[in-house]
Amino acid sequence: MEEEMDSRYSAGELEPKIYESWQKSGYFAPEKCVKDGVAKKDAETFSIVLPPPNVTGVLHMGHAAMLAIEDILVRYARMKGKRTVWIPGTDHAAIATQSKVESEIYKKEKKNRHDLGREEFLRRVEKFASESHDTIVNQIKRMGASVDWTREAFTLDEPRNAAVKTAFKEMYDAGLIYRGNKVINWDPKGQTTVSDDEVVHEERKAKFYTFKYSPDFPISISTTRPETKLGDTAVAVHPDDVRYKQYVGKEYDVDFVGTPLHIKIIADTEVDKDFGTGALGVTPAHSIIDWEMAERHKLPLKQVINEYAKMTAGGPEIEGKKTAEAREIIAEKLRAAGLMEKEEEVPQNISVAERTGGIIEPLPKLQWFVSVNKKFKLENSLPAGQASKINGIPAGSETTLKEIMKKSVEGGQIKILPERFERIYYHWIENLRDWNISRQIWYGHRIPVWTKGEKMSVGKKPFGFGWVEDEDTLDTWFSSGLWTFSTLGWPKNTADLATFHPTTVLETGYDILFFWVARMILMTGFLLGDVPFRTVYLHGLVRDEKGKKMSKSLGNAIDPLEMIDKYGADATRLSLIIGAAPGNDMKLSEDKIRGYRNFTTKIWNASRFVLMNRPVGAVSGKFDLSDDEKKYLAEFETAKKEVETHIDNFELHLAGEKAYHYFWHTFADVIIEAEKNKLKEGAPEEKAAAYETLETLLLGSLKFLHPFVPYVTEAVYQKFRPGKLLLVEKW
RNA sequence: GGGCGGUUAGCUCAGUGGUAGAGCGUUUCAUUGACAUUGAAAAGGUCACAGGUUCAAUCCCUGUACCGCCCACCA
Repeated sequence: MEEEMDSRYSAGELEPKIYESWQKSGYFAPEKCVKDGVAKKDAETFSIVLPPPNVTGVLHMGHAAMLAIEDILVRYARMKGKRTVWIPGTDHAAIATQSKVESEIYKKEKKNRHDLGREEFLRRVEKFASESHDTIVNQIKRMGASVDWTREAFTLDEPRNAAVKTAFKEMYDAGLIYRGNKVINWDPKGQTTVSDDEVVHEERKAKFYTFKYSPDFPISISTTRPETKLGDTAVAVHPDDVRYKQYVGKEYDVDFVGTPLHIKIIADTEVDKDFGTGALGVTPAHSIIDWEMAERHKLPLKQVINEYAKMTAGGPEIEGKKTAEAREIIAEKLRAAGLMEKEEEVPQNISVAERTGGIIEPLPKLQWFVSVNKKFKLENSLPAGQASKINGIPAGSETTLKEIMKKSVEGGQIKILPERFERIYYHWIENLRDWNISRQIWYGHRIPVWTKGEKMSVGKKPFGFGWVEDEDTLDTWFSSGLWTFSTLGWPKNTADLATFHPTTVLETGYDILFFWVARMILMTGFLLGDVPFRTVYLHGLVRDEKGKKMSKSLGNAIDPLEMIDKYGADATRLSLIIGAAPGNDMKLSEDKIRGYRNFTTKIWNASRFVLMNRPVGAVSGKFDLSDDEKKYLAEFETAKKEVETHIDNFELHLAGEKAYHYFWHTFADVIIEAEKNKLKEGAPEEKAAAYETLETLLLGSLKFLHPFVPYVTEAVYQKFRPGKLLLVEKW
């Protein structure tokens, strides 16, 4: 006897039970699928890593969209009989997590991390990260994500640390990681360096001052930051600029508001003749561009600002003052001395640290870098006997990390969807500078370098006393870059690595194309001589009804858990899929989710109707299908084929819509209605034929709907096929 | 400054070289029926604008306008 079905589908009650039954079945893991014949031993593989959510809090709608998309791909692959694995994990997100905990501690206890000390502070961060991790895992489950929990990883756990150390050593040995004193992006608020990609620009109004250093200096310069001029060692002009040609090569000793400066006039093509006075005061210590110019011209470097964005030069009136205050003082002195020629209000882009909001202060610092332009032989870093598998980088040839990133996509081994992002990706590579990978924060992988006097050991702490570990930690993206293979056991030569790498798809938001996707390609190319994945599928950002980015602080964020509680995970998933073309931002409203909740009810009730008309006992005798019924079955095949093609093409929005439309407006509205009378008043053979048709169409539809709305389809399926799981039924 | 995307029904968005599609909303009708979280029907669009290619353009090309995003050292 079948169980009764209520007229309402109660997602809240059933979903957690269904998830548990899936998990208990073990079918999220490929081994179990092979063991039970769901997938053949030598079946094609489908592997995907979950972009690990940061352990900084809770999941938002962007995560929900990501989980929905990936779960559709994964469930589809599994039902198709592929050996399917989806690896979950979380990201320690070094700076993001540390700054979050720091600000919480400061709010509550008015203490900073130095008050607590490294050990105690890390204990606190780890506690926070672990709580956050549990919340996230729970949310991933609520979404119905069929990830293989037996393979869960954390970017900061032991196996991943081993991978990081190995990767670092390989790159160091290849000469790609070096330590250098360069001008970098310093975040005075977070007290750490950040990479170019972690700097965002905010437009603000600024004063643009034009003045001379001193009355006896021949050239006027312009700047928005007069206080940095205390660190000037040159003035640069364009070589073709007739106004200044006569001065090039000359050197001047000037008195700049009480501070002596030695200024050389240099010619450099980087200077724009038409901007400002056409002459640029060169501050090698406090501008990355000026620093590069200083390198070219062998100019001395003079630091006048410290790590707290306070002045270290300029005499007693200025020293120790914040840069903004110093700016005012100097401007006033210039006015008083009659040297100020012009002051204008201009819009200016200032650089801000993405995570902390601190205003970036370029400073010269000794840091670790990854060289993206240095040539090396790929084979030297690969395991013995292995050669480059990257198209366009022949075995044994010299290459660079930039080239690896470029060729991996150019050679067609990685397809980026939507395609337009390929060009954006190339453009980013062209402009890439060496990657600053050391951070002065405490939470993260420690730089695996130990020193003892002049001696240095990389990758491993040597035996013996007196070795000092590098104080810094690694950029979080260094470990994320290893994610597709560090999760599969690398640097060990595991079966997982051999079976599932390169992964099939990498699905993530287009906003981390550079941060993450590019770095994975870099790391994988260098360490494995291969690509990390075949297809990159980029989804858009989830925005609110007005198109604004959802954020907690704006109060416009829709909480996925709240929506799941209210309308069910299936409805939430569908609302994030349909109408969301790849790479395009989408607007989400509660109304939309509610609409799809109605669809889950429709599935439930249509199934209930079919079940209610199930013949009692076995159908005896033969029956033929009517012409209409044959037509329905043929139409179904077409619809199914369309859904399939759309999924194969990563057009999930179209696949979802097709499935939705077929079920509601063809199966329920047309076919059920047409068969109703037969079921009620037809002859026994007609009844049997009608039921048979409906059940076939229903169960078939449940299959192609399953990846999109896994819970309700599973719930219904088990009414018809008790003891079976739709999760692993043949597509 | 460079690049990219968008402009399609009241709203949110798909889509296609050959009489324009969905969801929501609106209007009318139906209904003790699997489902009111319903069904049937209807209204509603010179597919931003201007040129061009074509037998045929909403779709391809060029340009313009507005909106949005990304990148960039204009000090």
